[in-house]
Amino acid sequence: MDVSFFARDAVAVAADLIGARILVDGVGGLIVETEAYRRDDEASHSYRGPTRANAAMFGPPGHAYIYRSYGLHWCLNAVCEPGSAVLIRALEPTEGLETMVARRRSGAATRRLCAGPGNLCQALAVTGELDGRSLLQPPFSLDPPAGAAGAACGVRIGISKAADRPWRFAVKGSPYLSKPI
DNA sequence: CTATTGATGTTCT
DNA sequence: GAACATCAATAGA
Repeated sequence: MDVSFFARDAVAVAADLIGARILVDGVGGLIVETEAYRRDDEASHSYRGPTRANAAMFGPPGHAYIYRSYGLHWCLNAVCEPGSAVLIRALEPTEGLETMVARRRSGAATRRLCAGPGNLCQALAVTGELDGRSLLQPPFSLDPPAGAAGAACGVRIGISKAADRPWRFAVKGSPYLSKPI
């Protein structure tokens, strides 16, 4: 996994990230759900140009863009071409299960540990402090998918503008999704 | 299972 | 003041 993987169109990266393994400080799992956001995309934070909070989206590819959602939750993205990124929405937990359970507030079942961007960041202890850091260096680690991943695509979730673009990717039938695809 | 609601930081109008 | 790439708790079918 190197920078050239990310320096492409966000939609292509989102599809190819399904099945990859992401760890933060040795805790994490396999990516089962992503969404792509592009520069010329009304639903994207980069649509209206750089601001203080979204600066990382215009930084180098392969770095993290982390933003606060609804004032309460953190969400993790992988930066692609300038102004575009892939939102990591759900993982299948594989490493550090006990650590994740301890970090999540209310006793969440394993299948819900990392189901949804806010939950995922809570389980992996991802916060704004990691915004702009490289995903290819500690505390992050990222490994390519092992074998054929079989990603299905669908419509993005939880947005009000440009909500009909089929830029959500997920492992069909996985029990670890924030919502079935 | 679905529907509704409250919590709350950053940006924009 | 309003919108928002969300979640958990609650009430009802």
